[in-house]
Amino acid sequence: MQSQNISDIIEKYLKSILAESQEVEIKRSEMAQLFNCVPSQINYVINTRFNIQNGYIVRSKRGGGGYIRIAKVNLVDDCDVLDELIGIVGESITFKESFQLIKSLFQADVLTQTTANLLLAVIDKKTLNFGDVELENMLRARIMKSILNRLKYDG
Amino acid sequence: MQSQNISDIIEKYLKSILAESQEVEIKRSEMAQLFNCVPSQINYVINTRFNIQNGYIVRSKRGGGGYIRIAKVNLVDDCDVLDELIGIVGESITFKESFQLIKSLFQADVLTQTTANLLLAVIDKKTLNFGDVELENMLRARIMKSILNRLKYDG
DNA sequence: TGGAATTTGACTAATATTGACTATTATTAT
DNA sequence: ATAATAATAGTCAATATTAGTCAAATTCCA
Repeated sequence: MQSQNISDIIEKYLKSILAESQEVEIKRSEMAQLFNCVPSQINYVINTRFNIQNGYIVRSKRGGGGYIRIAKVNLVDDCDVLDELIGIVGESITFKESFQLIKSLFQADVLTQTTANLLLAVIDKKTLNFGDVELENMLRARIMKSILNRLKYDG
Repeated sequence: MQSQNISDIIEKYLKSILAESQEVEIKRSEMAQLFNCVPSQINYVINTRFNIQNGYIVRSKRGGGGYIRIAKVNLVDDCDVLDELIGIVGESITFKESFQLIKSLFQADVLTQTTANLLLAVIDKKTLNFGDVELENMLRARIMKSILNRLKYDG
């Protein structure tokens, strides 16, 4: 058998529930008690095993009635193409390059005209200009990568 | 799914009524009694879930025969509301407020589901986080205003 | 044996609940 | 009319209830 560390056990437990349903909702502290670990270990498991690369999205709320919800998502077919584009964006990208990228996504029918135009407004030089071009391009890269990551799944 | 805090339950109750009609009128104290909470919790629910960002306006009156009225506003053809929203964004806006705003725009059919989701990814805390919350909120405000302005002159 | 993965806990952040105090409006008494 | 009183709703800050972050310590393994 494989290693029996607590993180793996928690992962299996959550995935066994997710095998039956699309989504699972937990309370972090209850979970920690159930598996006799500190609450932050639940975060560790979620961060290392239930990220978007693995096909999961996580939403949570603090305060009274707080929760953590993990949901399976359907990754689109061109997932690896998007990953490639994310690599190309890197840590910094100009408006011109981003413009080309968004235009390509529109031409590939990944984005509608309206959506593409809105995104262009978002990454426009005027929107992101702070008198520091490097900061601007860095910020634009993060925005572009968020967009590409979001395009990996629908719903 | 089963977030069991009172605020969520009150919110759902009010929205179930608003699903049928354009407006709902309540008495704060009756409401509090119905849900077995203190009266000020009604204000909490209204302030956090029925503000203008969420697409609602609230009017109230104190004294005998007092009331609280919650009404849905029409974002599509109410230009004043759009301008008010731009004003609310101002120079700084949190993710939560922006989230509510984008959700409202979606519910008003100003944005498609896909576009709304992409914009939410853009203004996400992780996307705009540079270790400085004020900078983050400032960036988000500029992005939100770009979006709203684009929508204003767009069809 | 050295780096990666895991475990732990102190500190932080977000959200909800509560109640004392305040403000406004309506009604009643003088 | 005016003043007193009753009947509402609003504000704000303290407290409670969650989840998140980060890095040090520990364990695992190639």
